[in-house]
Amino acid sequence: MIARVSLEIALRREFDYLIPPELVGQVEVGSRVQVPFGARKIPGCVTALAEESAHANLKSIIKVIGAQTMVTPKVLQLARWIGEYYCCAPETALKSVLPEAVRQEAAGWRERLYVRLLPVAGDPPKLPARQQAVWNLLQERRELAMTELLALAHTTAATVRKLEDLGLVAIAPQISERDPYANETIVASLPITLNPAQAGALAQIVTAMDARVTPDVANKPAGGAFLLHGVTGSGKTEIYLQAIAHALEQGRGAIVLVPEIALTPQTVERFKARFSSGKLQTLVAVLHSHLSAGERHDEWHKIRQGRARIVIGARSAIFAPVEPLGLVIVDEEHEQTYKQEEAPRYHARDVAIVRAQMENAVVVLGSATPSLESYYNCQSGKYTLLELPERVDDQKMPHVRVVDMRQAAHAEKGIPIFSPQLKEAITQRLERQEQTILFLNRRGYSTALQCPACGYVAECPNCSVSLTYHRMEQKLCCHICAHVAPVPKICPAEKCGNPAIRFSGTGTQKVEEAIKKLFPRARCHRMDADTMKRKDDYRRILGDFRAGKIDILVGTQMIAKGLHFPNVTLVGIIYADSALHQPDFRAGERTFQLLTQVAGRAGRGDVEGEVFVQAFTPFHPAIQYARRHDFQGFYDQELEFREQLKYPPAGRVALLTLKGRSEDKVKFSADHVKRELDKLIPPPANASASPPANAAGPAAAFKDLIIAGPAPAPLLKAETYYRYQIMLRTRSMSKLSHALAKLVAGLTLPDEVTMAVDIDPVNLF
DNA sequence: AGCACGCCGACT
DNA sequence: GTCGGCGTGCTC
Repeated sequence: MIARVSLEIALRREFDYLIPPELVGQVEVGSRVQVPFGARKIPGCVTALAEESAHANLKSIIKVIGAQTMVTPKVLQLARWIGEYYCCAPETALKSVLPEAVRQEAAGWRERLYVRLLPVAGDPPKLPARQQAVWNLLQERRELAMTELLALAHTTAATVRKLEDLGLVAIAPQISERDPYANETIVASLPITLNPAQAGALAQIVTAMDARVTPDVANKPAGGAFLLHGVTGSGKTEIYLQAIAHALEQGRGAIVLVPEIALTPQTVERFKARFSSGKLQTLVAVLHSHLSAGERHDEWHKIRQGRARIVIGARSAIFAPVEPLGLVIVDEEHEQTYKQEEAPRYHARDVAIVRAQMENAVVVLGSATPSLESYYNCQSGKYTLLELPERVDDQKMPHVRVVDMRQAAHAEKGIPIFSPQLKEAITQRLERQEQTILFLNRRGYSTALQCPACGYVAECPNCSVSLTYHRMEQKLCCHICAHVAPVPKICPAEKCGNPAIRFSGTGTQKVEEAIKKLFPRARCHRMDADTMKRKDDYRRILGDFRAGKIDILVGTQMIAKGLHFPNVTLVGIIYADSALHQPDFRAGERTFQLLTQVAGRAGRGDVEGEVFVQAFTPFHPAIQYARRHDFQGFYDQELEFREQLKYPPAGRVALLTLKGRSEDKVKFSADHVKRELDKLIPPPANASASPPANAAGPAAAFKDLIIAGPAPAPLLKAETYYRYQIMLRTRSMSKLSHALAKLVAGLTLPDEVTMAVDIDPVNLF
């Protein structure tokens, strides 16, 4: 028997090995193995079994890694698709399918001593009080970890050893699973009655699931993908829970993807609570980056062994070995965190669609502000749109007021942080003892340090950005590479030395300071990456806020999502258009989403919420449609713009980024790549009089390919590397992916220049 | 990815 | 005459 093995080095090809007699039966498709490769020993994954090989003199597999097949055939198929579509080596795709903690196997299982009650013949024995207490506890619980038993019985190991000597208990090491949520108390919950809109949406999802319960590979029904569009508080989670329950009833499992930041204990708790008891009882495994290697190992094996049929996790949880898979949920599907920013550069939402298609499962994408891509897919009939137009609690949408900051700036002869209107609104909330959230997507004190005399600006030596001044730490920091520099007392420019250096631009630290000056008695807290250094900071501050110990919460991105506090009646967005004028075709979409999400934080109690949006371009459509809570309106006008320029969803984008320490070499390489790409485009029509140079050329040509660049990346230099980009636009991405794979394979770049291919990029920097 | 083989310049 | 530069090719 021969095994075809994909090695963990990006060679883009597989190798055949003999299965030695002692490993026959252990080596299957999906097994991880160690094989000799030249003089080295390398881990790999078996992708196929065969009777014979085109190669003579095969070497033998050294050993099998791990007790179980790690990569299920379904996941293997998915990895292959990722390699092809995202234009990366299949080995790179395969590698990312298993968590590091599972691949390394270093974490392994944790063993602990367990005490188990042994059966006694006849009457219960008479025991000293201490021993009796231990015995009673064990009667109740049958089996307990030694450490827990000692804590409960307030005794020492000697007492338990006495019982062991008497033959009443057995003490033995046993595998003990690490539970990352052991400290949470789970209170079982029951399904909630749905309102008509929710019930209608669920019914459609359930119908689609029923149509897919038997795997009819030859005749897959269409329409297994849904976009659940519902405003904040419209009850999407309850639909997820009931749809998952239906999957369990069908004997299938579910994967729930959430953006990393949403993986708070409360979210996890809600899923665990529903499935912790009853006839659909199952374990809920959790996968995200804040788990220890050991926890991740245990959670993954719970899934692999089929004990956990529900997985909730970030991006990479889409590869969880749930089998059979009935349902995939992608909550907040518009979130950027679903895109992996290193190879393989996959988008978990799109992978979810493909995986579900492969395994006859149903996908539900949920969002209050769907991505243009997903909404477009509904209009074209690829997905089914499910609308939840109302909040379940009958709450009104908050009242959004847009404040023209140009007027405020004119009145104050400078750029103020607070308009008079927002100042007044905050004063009111403080008087009424209601809470306020102030949002600014920029941390630090000021965005730049500038000399008014000579124009000098403190810049990062490694990146093409100015350094941000952090007042607390008295440091200048680069937000790209984390470079730290001291704050100069005088202008460091030669022949200047001006002592009056000025700080310009506003960050969250300055907002917090301004609040403390304006409202000295208000209790104000700041929440951004700088104040969230410790693991429980997030929980603590939100706990204090919920408890009413904080009046005003100032923060970045991280306060925009998912949190709901009934006493928050005011949300202030300090500079709504700060992200609007960036060189990114999605700038408007992001701003619309952010404003809508932040605005959703206001007014969830019995008092109507109020939102102040401060902007220098108050009539920008992203701001105006967000003000009116008009997603459809925003979508229509934004789509028109995207169609004109053939940007997604009207076209597909691939971004090539060349990167290296020498700007000249990078630029030169980019020009070279561009010339290679030009060969993909058919020659102009008037050249068709001459016969085609070769048959392959015009046949492989793209009629609709648009090549833009090479151009310096918006951030020319980042972390000491210069970057140049080429943007490609086409209607058929799979065709372009293939062409790019070929190009990459035949391309030779100079030393110290690398090229990254990003299919469907989300980040253009 | 790593490592060997291989064919041309400056040195013990 | 050798030591070493890194270009090309191979690893089941």
